[in-house]
Amino acid sequence: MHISDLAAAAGVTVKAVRYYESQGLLKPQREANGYRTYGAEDVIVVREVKALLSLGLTAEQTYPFIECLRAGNDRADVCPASLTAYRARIAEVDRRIAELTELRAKLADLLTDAENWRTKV
Amino acid sequence: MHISDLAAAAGVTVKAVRYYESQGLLKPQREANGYRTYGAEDVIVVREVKALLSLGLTAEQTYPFIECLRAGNDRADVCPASLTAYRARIAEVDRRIAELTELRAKLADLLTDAENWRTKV
DNA sequence: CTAAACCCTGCCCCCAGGGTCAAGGTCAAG
DNA sequence: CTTGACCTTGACCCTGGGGGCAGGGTTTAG
Repeated sequence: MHISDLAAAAGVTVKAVRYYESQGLLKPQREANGYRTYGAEDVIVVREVKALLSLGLTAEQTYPFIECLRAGNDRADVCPASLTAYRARIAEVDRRIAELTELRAKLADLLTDAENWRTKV
Repeated sequence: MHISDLAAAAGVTVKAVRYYESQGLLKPQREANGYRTYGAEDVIVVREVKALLSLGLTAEQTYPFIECLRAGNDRADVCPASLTAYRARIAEVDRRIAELTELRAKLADLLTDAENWRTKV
C-alpha cells in the first residue's frame, strides 16, 4: 500500500506519516519510482502512535510501544517499558494538573484583587 | 538605560527583551550607534509581561495589560480589558485541567488494563 | 593601545506536524 | 499519443518563547 492508503487506513494525514518516519517510527520499503510501500502491520503502528500522541506522549516516547509491537506482541502496552512509560506520563500529568491548579488559584486571586481595586476607586 | 540594564532590572534575559519588542510590546529609542535606550517605565512593562507570561498568557494576550499601563494606570490589571483577559485565561485553565483530568483517567485505565493482561498471561 | 564587556543583526533549534510548492510518476479516457 | 486527474517525492516556511551561536561594531577601564 502507498502512503495515502496507510494514512487513510490509520486515520492520519500523509504529512503525519512522513513525520513519523522522520522520527524513526516507520521504515517503509521503496518502489523503483521512489514511492513508499507499507504493509498491513504499519497500519497498526500508525494507529498506536496516533493514540499515544493523543495521550500527550512525544514521538520519541512512543518508541518502546512500537518496539513492543514489532517484538510480536498483539498489544503495544504489555511490555515492561510500556508500563513504565505509562506511569511516567501519569506522573507528568499529575504534576501538570497540580501546577495548573495552583495557577488557577493565583489567577482567581489576581482577578478578585483587580475587581476590588476598581470598586474601591 | 541600555538593554542589559533593563533586562537585569526586570529579571529577564536580553533575548527576552528583544523578543518582547518583536511582539510590539516595547518601542525603545535608538541611539546614534543603534543601541536601544529604555526608560524606567519600561522596567514596569517588562516585569508585567514576565508575570503575565508566567501565568500562561501569550505575548499577544498581554497587550491589553500593557496598554492599561501606558494609559497611565498604576496597575496593569484594573482596566476592563484586563479583567476580561484574566477571566478568559481562568476559563482556559479550567478547560485544560478538565482535559488533563480526563486524560489521567484514561491513562490509569490503560495502565490497569495492561497490568491485568500481563498477570493473566 | 588593548582587552573586556557591551551592543547589534541574523541564523538554527525546539515540537508535531500544517500549508504550499515545483517537479515528476501513473492511469484512464479520448 | 496526448490530455487531465490524481498520486508521490523532497524542500521550504510557519507555529511560541525564547536559547545559543556567529560575526561584527562600540564603549569603557586600565
